[in-house]
Amino acid sequence: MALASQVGLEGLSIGSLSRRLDMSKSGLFAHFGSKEDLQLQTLRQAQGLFAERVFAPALKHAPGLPRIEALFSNWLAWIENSANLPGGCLILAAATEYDDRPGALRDELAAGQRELRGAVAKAVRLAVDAGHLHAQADAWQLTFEILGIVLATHHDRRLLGDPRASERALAAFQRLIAAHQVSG
Amino acid sequence: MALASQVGLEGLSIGSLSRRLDMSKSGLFAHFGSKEDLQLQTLRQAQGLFAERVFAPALKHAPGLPRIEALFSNWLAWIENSANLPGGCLILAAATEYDDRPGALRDELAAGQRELRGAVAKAVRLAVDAGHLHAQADAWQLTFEILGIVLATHHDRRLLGDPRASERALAAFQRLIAAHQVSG
DNA sequence: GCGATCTCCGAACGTTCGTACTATATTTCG
DNA sequence: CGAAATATAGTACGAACGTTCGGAGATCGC
Repeated sequence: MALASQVGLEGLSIGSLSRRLDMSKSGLFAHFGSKEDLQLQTLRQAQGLFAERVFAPALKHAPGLPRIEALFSNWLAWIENSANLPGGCLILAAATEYDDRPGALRDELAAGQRELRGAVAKAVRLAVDAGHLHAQADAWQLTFEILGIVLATHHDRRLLGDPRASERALAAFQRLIAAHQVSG
Repeated sequence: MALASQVGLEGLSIGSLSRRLDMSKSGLFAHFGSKEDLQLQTLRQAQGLFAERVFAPALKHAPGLPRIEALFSNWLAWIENSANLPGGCLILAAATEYDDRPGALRDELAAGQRELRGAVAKAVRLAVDAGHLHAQADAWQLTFEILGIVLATHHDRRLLGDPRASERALAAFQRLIAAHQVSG
């Protein structure tokens, strides 16, 4: 995952990975029947880690605004966390890398993204049910805009190294929530 | 540009490009002294095309809201335009590809993005000066959020094939503008 | 008209790629 | 304990990679 986050899932080669692990190429290769399987398992690992670090902790918060805020906060932390993955979010990188290359990787990625969006939208609906957000709040629209904030943060943080990215992300998120908040 | 948009700037190989152009590898190579130069010129070409298609037409509109709206509309059209570049926006793809790989490509990319952001922020400031937006409107914050909408659209459109992406983008943009609009 | 410049080519280079075989240690299990 | 499964290594392959070189044909400027 660390290597793939730097060079991309496509750039992840068995030779360089084996060198990094002090293994022979064939020894490493034996664990995966093919390069595609290595890529697939790497991607699944990243998606699993995302669920564990971002989603699972948010579920411990009360449904409604608290949970959404925790989710967003964890997500931002995940984006900023370059200690864990030196090359930034592997999933985001793979998304632009494979958005037009049909195959198992794209399918896995799209499925994960659809699941993620569904989960965020569900959290938004729960906030509506809890009376925290207006009944007219469009869960998919809010999900779309939250994703946009995350993507912009990733962009500004990693490519431009803008330290204010998180601050802007938080401001955007709060404005977004306030616009749909009951008695806001 | 077409090939690079599909396989990425790093995946753009001289061999495959020469085959696509019905040229010899060495014949094509002679035009660029190195692969990096080919990548650099491809990126510059894309950035130039972006300026020509997205920015230049917007400048024909009156400063203020009309110009910002034109800018956003052109940008969305650029994102959706898969006829021109079959693999989606080359610049966005390169941004995630090179956000952690130092070198001439990253520098060129970052410079272009900084220039882009500056131009968007300037358009926002002109809207404030024209009295279309509140004086407290933070140009950089608005630029950040507009970029987020564009990125989310690209994501949803290309990876998930969501046909409602543009519609959501427009709604997000209008809500963003309305929130900062005078007498809105 | 003729040298200089430009465009393109074919062949070859060393390297890396993904993958296939075979063989040897190590671990697991009945 | 012995057999079966697992983990790793070694070697080899054909292909593609970026790059270099020498040369053929066209084009242009004096």
